[in-house]
Amino acid sequence: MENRFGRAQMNLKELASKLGLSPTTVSRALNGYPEVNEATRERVVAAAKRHNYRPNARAIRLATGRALAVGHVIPLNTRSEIMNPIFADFIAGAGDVYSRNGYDMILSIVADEAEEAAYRDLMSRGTVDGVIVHAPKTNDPRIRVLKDIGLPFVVHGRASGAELDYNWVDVNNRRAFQRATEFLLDLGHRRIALVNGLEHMDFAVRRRIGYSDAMDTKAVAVDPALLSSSEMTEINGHRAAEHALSLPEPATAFLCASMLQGMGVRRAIEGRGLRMGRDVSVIIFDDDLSYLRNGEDVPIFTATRSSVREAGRLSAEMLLSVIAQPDSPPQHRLLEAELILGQSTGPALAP
Amino acid sequence: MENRFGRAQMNLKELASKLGLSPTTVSRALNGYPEVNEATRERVVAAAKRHNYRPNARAIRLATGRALAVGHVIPLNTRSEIMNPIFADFIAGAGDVYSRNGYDMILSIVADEAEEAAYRDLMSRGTVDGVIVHAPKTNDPRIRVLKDIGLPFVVHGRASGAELDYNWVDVNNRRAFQRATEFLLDLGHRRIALVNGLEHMDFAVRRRIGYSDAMDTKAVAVDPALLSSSEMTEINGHRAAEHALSLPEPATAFLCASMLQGMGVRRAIEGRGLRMGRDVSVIIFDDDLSYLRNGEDVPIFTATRSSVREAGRLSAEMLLSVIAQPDSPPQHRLLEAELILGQSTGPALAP
DNA sequence: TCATCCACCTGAAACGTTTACGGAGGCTTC
DNA sequence: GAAGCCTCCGTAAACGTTTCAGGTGGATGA
Repeated sequence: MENRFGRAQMNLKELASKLGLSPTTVSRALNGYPEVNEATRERVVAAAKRHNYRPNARAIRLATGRALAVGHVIPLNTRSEIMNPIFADFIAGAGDVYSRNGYDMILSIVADEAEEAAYRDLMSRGTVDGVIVHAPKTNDPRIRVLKDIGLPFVVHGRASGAELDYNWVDVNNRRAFQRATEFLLDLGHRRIALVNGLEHMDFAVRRRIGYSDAMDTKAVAVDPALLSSSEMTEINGHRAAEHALSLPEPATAFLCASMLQGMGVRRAIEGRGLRMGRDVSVIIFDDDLSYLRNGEDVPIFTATRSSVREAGRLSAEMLLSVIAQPDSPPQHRLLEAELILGQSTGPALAP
Repeated sequence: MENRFGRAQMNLKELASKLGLSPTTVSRALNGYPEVNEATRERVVAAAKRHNYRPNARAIRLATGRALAVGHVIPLNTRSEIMNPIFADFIAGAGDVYSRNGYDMILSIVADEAEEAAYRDLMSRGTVDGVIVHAPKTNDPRIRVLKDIGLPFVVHGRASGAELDYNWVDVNNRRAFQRATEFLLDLGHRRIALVNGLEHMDFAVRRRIGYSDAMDTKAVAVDPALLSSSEMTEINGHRAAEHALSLPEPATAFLCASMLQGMGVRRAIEGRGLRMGRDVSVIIFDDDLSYLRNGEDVPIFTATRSSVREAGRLSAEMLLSVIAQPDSPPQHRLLEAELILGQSTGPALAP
């Protein structure tokens, strides 16, 4: 094959003939097999470099029967909830691992009703060796599908209610929100509003449970008027806070599922002439996104923090290990979020 | 090949023998070649469906010499400026086009000093048929590299100073900022602060030019104290506004390169007890991101808007057409941003 | 001295498609 | 009735690797 400039792409056979060796030996030399003389190996490696030889990926894939690629299937229609800010950072973490291991990362944007077909396709056409499942819902059907077709996968998050065991990497959302709630309770807050994500998402459910567990333990009644659940946008955060602050017994503290919601809450607080951290406390869940930093040297928001980029890295590593040993028992990795102190929390004011 | 359940993957040869036909005919029938009887074609298609046959992508790629994939190379180290919120939406738009055309989208996360090597690799190993270049800098060296190695590409944005012609899709950033500035000038504003992105990025330069062009035309002097340039984060927006509002002659209007900066500016305004849209005007550039909406029914910020998702779609289409006809002359697509009126602008107050 | 073994290398098949080339049979055309 | 054409299909080579099954020559051991 030639590129448009007529320079022929060097291939195995040609390189071998230049060296006066068989393709077999050259291949083995380059791939580090033992049955080749050290001297000839060096000769081969040098020649490969000199002639700028790169093995053709398409041929390797066909010959080995491996795709050397992993897939990330992104549902499209589900408005924003997945194609969300999280995603870019997760991908960055995972992609780093892939390229370090010679794997390609394939992104499939797919209408969400076609997601199952997409998995089957990726599998049977042999485009990928495994996939990462994003944004699991409670009782997510994709897990069964993937088990059925035998495509290795790792879930970022968990799908409670799934009867099957599977590989996952997740943050301990319940515990994070429990701790954050306890912290606010310790500061004397009782009217704590939860500004949650959409509660058909698994992580949102766990967060609410963590919140109410903490409230229950301290025997503080959960007021449904203080609970909200919506897409994690600035506007929704603002709206939720407007509501919670206008109650007869207004909220004195907020627990937000995302940075963006937290920004909306802050706007509502300041819009009322109050000051965050003094009049009203706020804790957010901070995914440590590269372009949405929680302050610089000193954090603005008190937050439970867990890097989604790191989660991407871990998920990718787990997936590669599953691909290497498909019959190993399911792996789990539960990450603990750290509670970091910012300027957005303070003791509850005497009423 | 068998999957882990022992079900053999159907392949061409087997399907052909089941049908009593040659692989050639079956292949032709499935790929819509004319030299096959309509009746047998139907028979083949039916059998393919019945036996759940999917052609092996690896074999197709090797046989045809095409990768059926396009690459997006994302520089990693450049702190945040690229792995930015824009990215997810752009990818969503592009990926949609790819999957509709049977192409895979490959993401390469690569340390930015290794980017050139990454392109060479993608090319010579045959993993992709073309690439999209993201976030061009002024006089971006990548363009020369890609021309050299003969890999089809489309740039999202432009790299001024490049002496070569190349394919690009870009927003008319200069014009958008010129119009926005004119609009503020028409409202009577004279102290207009520009909260720009990092000015080694091409788009940021163009935006500044648009801004100063408008100022010059109206013979309003550009005060360097009102210009700032930094990563497009909320915090930087806040900082820039704090500064511009604390000048002896404070800014009465802001022009922000991004939504996040705009949010920071708003926070600074409201933090001073002023009201956005009445006391201080703000215009942002709105990339129409799916998770960072500018209000819902009625926009919050007055903005110059251009959907980055749409840009992704157009870039992808252009790239596929370039791949199909590599020797066609370079294509350009300049998108005009629309100026939409929100609640963040109003007439300048009498001093 | 001869069988055995080891280190190193080769030939050829395989992976699952596409596609250049060819060929058989029926139909037109004169 | 033969030449030519068209329709439909098959054979086999290609794509560029990996890898199985050997093979050669020299060293080793009895």
